[in-house]
Amino acid sequence: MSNPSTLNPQQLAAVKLLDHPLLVLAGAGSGKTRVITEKIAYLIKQGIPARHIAAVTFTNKAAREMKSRVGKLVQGKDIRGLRVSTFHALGLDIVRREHKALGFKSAISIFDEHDRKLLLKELIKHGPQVYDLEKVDQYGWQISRWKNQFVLPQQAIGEGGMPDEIIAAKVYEEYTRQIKAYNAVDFDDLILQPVLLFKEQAEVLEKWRNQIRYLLVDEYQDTNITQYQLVKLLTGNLGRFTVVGDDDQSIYSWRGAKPENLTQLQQDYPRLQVIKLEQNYRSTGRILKIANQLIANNPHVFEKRLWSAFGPGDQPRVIKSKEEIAESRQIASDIIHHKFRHSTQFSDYAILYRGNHQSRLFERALREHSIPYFLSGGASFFANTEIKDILAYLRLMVNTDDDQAFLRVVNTPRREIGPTTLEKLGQYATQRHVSLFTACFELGLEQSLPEAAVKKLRHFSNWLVDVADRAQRGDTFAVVDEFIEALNYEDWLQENSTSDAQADRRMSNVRELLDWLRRLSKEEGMEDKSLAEVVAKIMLLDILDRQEEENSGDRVSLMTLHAAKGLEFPYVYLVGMEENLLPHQTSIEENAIEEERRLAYVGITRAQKQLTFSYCTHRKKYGEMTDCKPSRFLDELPLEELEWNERNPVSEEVKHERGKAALSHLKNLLSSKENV
DNA sequence: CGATCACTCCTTTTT
DNA sequence: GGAGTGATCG
Repeated sequence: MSNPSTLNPQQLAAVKLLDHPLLVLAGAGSGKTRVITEKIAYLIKQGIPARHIAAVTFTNKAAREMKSRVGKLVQGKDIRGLRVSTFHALGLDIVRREHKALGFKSAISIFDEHDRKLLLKELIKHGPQVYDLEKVDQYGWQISRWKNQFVLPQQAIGEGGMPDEIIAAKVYEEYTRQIKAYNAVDFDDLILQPVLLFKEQAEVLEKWRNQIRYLLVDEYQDTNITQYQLVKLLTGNLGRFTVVGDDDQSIYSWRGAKPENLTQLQQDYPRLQVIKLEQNYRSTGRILKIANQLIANNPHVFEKRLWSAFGPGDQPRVIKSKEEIAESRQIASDIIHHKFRHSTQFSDYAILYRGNHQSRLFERALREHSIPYFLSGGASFFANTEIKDILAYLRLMVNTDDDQAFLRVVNTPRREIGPTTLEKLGQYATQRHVSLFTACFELGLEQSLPEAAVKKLRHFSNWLVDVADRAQRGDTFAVVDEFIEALNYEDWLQENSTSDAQADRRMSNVRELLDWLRRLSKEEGMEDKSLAEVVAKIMLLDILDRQEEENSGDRVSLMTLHAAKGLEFPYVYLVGMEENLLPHQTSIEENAIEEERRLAYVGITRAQKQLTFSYCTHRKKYGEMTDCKPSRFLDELPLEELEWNERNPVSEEVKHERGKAALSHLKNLLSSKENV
């Protein structure tokens, strides 16, 4: 199926170049992932053991996709030990393996955004200084930024700046101390800690350099400074790496990504070779022309001209609607209509939007039309309270010092341990410099708390010790099942859900989580993983993976522009093309239009055969109806290349066609149900 | 002491 | 049209 001889000359050169550091500038749809997978296969054929090769990407989805492609490519060869993962998963692996060198105990918890926020609030409330509670998000965001830019607390404090920044720097310092006391790391630490370690301990670095002898990085334009440090440290002066990226698809600068890392490479590695991939294998001519013209409005460091060998194809369309409900309905009926006329699959269509909240209306419209869809991203599976509860229990079993997890579950289900008790427990624990869990056992606690409260706390922590103990010795997952049973968690859900249906859904989420844990622990043919490893790993995954597995059906895709990067669809709807939406209002205010333009560019270049824009003249915002203007990006496109649907009254002929399409859709639905 | 209700502030994108 | 917070009731 895949055969290196079908690579074009540039792709082939990129695959075969091994003795130079290499930057591949790959335009949208130019086969960059293919270059990486072919190169991994090539490296293995050259006799480099798979365990010495690592490829990193930014999303779990991309990593999984890449791994499976490599698997197919090198069938029969030994690819054990080949690392294909996200940056964060690689970082986690390093942190876990080197936890001693980093000064962690063996079971490390990973804090997500929510945990981080809780910890920050705690610090701000009870810290030595009085800070503004309203600004937790701002502090958290700033701390994350510093970590991504490889700025340590001392440096942040030293740099001074705005009053808020100085406070944030102090919070940063306390936060760093505190999270360590919890034996936990946050997402940013997964990159930062390895870099710190490698800079400080040469032997450890040497070990990892010896382990990872060839590094490939996909979506290199999305790397931040800390990630680049990691790449540099791992590959050393030899620069045995291939990085692939496209500055026009840099859409994560808000997360600290530095597309300048592309140019920085040239300075840091004088021997760097640069190969450009400019032939697009995805889209028809008109779509590409639009994309090129739009992105030409951005400044460029590397000039690049995408071209396609395909014909011009259909005219891209623009659909205008009165308000957002009409927009979603028009698109739903357009999909049915189009599918009927062209005998396509639902999975050939994608609806792309700027913000997650935009999905709601489209979901509703698609449901109304009985169109199956699949929603990518959005609220994470792990944002569900029931999932957070169970995970907190698991985290606590693995690491009893995880105060965040302790606080979450100590009174869930109800154990009559209220805020006042916890408040006092917290004060006591802080004083003694121990975790909440440890504090429960200390004798001095009786002085601070009424006897009844202490009794309840001890009862809980003793139970926890018992469960954790059994889990460690016996069949871990049987114990997990057992303890959920013992919690009466199902009853608790019933009581705390608004409906039976919701309670059922939540319980099935819990079961799914457990199934998933079990599968993860057996995965990859390796030795059975410990609960600790599985829990750590699960914190890095998200709903994308879960749905990916389930997404075998024929469904329309619904996702944000960010989530769409790296994917392609025959028919793409780019919706909500309005000022203040795309470009987003905050980006307009912050003068960050270029990134928004790249976002639109990413959306356009997802389309293979047909592209449809849509916008509304009115839209509800925070509940208020507001007027909308079409996006400036539409004005930047070659008008004559677009077909404008100004909502002409629908002709009889079209009505007839539509009726036929809807009928046929219904018939299909019915017959497919019969088959089931 | 804990649960419920009303009030407020937002809502960009994600590992 | 949501979630998180704070004040009031049981």
